[in-house]
Amino acid sequence: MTTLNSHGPARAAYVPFRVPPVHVPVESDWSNLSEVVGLLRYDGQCSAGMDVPVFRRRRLRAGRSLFSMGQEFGGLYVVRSGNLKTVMTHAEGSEHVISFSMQGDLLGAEGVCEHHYWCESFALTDCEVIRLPTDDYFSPGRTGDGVERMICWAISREVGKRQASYAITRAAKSEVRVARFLVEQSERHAALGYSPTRFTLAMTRRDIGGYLSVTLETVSRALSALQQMQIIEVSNREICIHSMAALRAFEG
Amino acid sequence: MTTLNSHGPARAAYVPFRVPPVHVPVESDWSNLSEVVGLLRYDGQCSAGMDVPVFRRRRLRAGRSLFSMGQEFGGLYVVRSGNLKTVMTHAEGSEHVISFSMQGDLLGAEGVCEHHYWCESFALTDCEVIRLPTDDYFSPGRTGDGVERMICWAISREVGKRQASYAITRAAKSEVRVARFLVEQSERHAALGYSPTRFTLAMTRRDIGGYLSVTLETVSRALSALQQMQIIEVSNREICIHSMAALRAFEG
DNA sequence: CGGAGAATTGATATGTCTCAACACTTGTGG
DNA sequence: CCACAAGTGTTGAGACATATCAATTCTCCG
Repeated sequence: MTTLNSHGPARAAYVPFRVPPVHVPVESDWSNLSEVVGLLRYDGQCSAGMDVPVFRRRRLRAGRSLFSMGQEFGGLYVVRSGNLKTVMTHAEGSEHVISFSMQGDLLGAEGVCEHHYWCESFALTDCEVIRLPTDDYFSPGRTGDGVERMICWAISREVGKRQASYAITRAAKSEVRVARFLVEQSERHAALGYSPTRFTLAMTRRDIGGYLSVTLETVSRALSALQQMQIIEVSNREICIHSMAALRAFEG
Repeated sequence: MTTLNSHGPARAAYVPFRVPPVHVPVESDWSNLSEVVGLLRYDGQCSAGMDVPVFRRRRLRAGRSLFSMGQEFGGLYVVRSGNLKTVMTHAEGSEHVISFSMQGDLLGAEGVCEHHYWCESFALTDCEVIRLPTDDYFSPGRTGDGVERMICWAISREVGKRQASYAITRAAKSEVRVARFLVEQSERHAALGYSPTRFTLAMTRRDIGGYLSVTLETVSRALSALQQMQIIEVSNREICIHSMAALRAFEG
């Protein structure tokens, strides 16, 4: 697999490979705990300071990276708006797409343990993220107000998501993988209140291929095949699901 | 892929599929915090009650399951001894092996968020695990003594491990996957103080195949090929790595 | 010893990758 | 404004790897 030279969206200015992360936010604003709880859809309780704006926001232009592989851990991030992809780049130059993130998703979960980020997150569209400074919340002597648990909960959710994407990624046939990928995207759009049957993909065929471990040509062929079967309709990044039942049941 | 009918080791009594988890430990003993810190190799601080035996141990016979898919979450487990495999079973009956666990590994990390276990863990050999009751440690009002952070750290480590196994699982060619699997096993044995070049696999070819997303025949052929190349020597579950450098560098 | 699963190996079928050509979109600069 | 460059996406043909089916041997345990 050849190295990607662009992580930006199709319709934005070309951004050269491996843009250094922006450390100082261009525009800075603050979020409070209740916004974070809402974004994460946390089902537990936090008892203190729900309205105090203590979480720094960071804006990211399409194509920019939020953090890079090996960079020192500087807290978790919750996506407030926009789309991102997280990739691991190998020595040979091949790239594995670990996840696609949208509103409410957590980024950097492996860093709490490793003290470094293990992968690189790129903005696919202009984004806004909220930083959760884990060190502040796990300091000894601090009285538990539920935030530690929420952070732990969010990281645990990340484990579950990885597991779910395992199943998608490793399905036998490529058309099945693509079908499951579309179901996943549909569900995520639905969870945010958008149409589950009509949406625009934020990523390229190559990115999808990197996520599903197939080539971009195979992704394209699979989409065409699903369209041929009248299950979906595709036009570039625009997806329309004609039969969700058929898409879910699709097993090749 | 056909459903596995045995999750036990080759050399143990045959155990029928889907043994109900043992809820009441046959023999019960208790572990203290310093043992858990040591097993996890936690690099942080815990300030209180290091020697108080508050963590219940559970013994598991080979072939038994620790928890099953969908079962209500009842805490995390740290492996004290033995080997386990964690699988996700799909409706069609296919199985994906999520991970192989040994001493110091964490099990059930996705349950903190989901309130249910999402996969099933089987003992490959007789095992002993230690239960971490997360609810007790994240209760509101509790003063932070570092244990919450350790739990969060351990779950975060799990995210990192999943990511690492991603890379192994998704390498292009099957021989490369098997080579990386062997490197992974070698490193884990080394981390526990055993020989990195001579060890016994706890799992069957079918399990390895389920982990790497290839058939058991392909695993067998890949092992034979690596032996042919003088990189390793194989005899059933016995592995001897002749050239670790060649195994690491192997790219097909 | 017998039975059952584990492991190896071979022949063939099938699916995906690779290489290649081409159409389309978007942003840029003459 | 249009042509151009660069990236995106589609489709085809052939090479290659893995799955599948099948036969055989090995190992362990009762």
